[in-house]
Amino acid sequence: MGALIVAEGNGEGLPCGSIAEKICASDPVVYQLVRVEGDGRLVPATDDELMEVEHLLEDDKSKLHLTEAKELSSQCPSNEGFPSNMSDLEGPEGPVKSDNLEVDAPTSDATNEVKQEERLRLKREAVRHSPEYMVVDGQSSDNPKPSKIGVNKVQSESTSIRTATYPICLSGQDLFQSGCAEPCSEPTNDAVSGRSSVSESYSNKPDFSVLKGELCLDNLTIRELQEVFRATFGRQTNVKDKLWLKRRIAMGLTNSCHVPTSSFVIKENMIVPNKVKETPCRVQRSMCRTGFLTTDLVTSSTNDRYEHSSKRHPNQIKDQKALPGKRPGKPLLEYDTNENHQTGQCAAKRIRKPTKRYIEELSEVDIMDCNDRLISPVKSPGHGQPSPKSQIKVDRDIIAQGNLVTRKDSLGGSGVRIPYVSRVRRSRPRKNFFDLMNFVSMEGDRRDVQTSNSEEERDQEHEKMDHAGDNSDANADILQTVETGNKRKHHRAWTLCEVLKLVEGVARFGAGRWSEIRRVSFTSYSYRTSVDLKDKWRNLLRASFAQEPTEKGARNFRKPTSVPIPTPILLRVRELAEMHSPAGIELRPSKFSGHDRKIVQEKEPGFL
DNA sequence: TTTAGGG
DNA sequence: CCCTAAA
Repeated sequence: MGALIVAEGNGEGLPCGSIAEKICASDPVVYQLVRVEGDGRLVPATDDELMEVEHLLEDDKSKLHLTEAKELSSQCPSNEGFPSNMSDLEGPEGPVKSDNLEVDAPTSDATNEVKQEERLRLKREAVRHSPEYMVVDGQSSDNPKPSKIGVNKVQSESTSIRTATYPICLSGQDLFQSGCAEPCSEPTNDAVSGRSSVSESYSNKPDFSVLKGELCLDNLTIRELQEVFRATFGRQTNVKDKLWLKRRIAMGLTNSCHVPTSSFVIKENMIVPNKVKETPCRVQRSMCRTGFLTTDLVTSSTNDRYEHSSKRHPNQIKDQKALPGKRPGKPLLEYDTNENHQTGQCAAKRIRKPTKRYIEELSEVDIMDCNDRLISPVKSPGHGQPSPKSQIKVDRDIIAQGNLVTRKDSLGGSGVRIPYVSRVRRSRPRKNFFDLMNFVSMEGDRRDVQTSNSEEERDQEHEKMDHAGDNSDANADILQTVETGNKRKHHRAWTLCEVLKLVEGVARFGAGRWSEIRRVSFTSYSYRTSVDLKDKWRNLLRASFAQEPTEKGARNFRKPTSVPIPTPILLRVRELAEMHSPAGIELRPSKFSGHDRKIVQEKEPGFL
């Protein structure tokens, strides 16, 4: 039999949704079954052909879908979202669109209107030029007609013609609209057509007829190419790179890696330079189209379904008889017409963006881990931390903990899980930190975070106070009061920064000169009295000595509650302490590193 | 007031 | 941190 074309159309575009999920009854689509004659003409399918086609559907899930669709249709209130675009996308511009989808998806009304007009124009033209061809006319939703076989007159208004060429078709049912890309994944892309959905519904089996005869890939739309690809390789592809598809298909069909870059025709598994230009190709194309609806982007969601059922049947290819001949004159379908006009340019355009393929391929992945992405801003910029490893870890954490994005804190071995957000470093503290620190080893820790936060808080407080006017001391007092009022004595956690200053001060002025130190190093921390400094120093000493034996360890975490003090600091504290102690003088030489010694020596004179 | 030390 | 004694 000749290729069959199912044309379906409706006035207002198709609802979009994932298969059978977003079907709206209000938007019936009429499918017409036509046959492509050898010369390219379209002829209404005969009953026999119809039966044949229906036969194809027999084992199909599509039937299920049909039913579902019908059922669902009644409860699908929201087809408002997509339809208009979809209808606009399909039709003549369908293929083109599909290629440029990302861009075009949300077309403006104006654009849509233009397209509408264009479509109508083409339609009329088509009719005029090839009256005997079948023109499929979509029915507007308010006037749904069951599809019938036969030539429909083109209706002048509002109806859009959709020449969805698909071999399998049922008589006018709205069911075919079923498959649209999942909104989430690629709404716009698939919006390109209800057709695609149709094809998806029915394309459980690749249409191998596509492969028979001469195959001119050049003129195929991406969807067609994808279909051919499927027929060739038995698997679905989302790739939208025409070039890639063509080459792939050509290679597959010819079993050769040598695929000319110029246009060619594949004939009997051989690559033949494409001398025959437009016409034959078009014929081929129409032929191809008969094999499938121009498939829109196949979404991953639907892929699975096809995957298993789409095996290649080599025999079928042979069985098919070639469709020779050409199609004369004007195209029957506006789709074709449009193709004619646009294919060239469009091809260029489409080819121009090969990168899209990668985008697409990526998008597959993206779609898959769409959810993950939602909850893992982790990857994003922020702290350029995670190595691949840690990334994996993160993901695992995510999985393990649901949506909570956490990260096992690497520091202190506490294994505490910390929400990522909390680890976002605020720039200032870090800066200070580094300014004051010579060592980098202790960057980013839990403590650091704590420190940072508290410090920042403080700073903010200061700022507030300052802005509030008056003097900062008074404000500090106020702050204290407030804190006191909180029943929490004047307690201020020592920040790393403060500790550093303290140590530095001690080094400079010697232990005991607290007031000096305070005056010099803690001007900005009015709440720290010399007594505080002394106390803190005492604590530091204690900590440093206590920790000494254990040393080498990254940090002192004897007291998780208090701000842990980086070992290097403790070391230095100890050195200073020894220095100031009578015995310290002796110990010093052996213990000090050059770095420390230098510092020590600096102050030493002053103190001793 | 500042230090030093105990609580 | 607080308190206090001593300087």
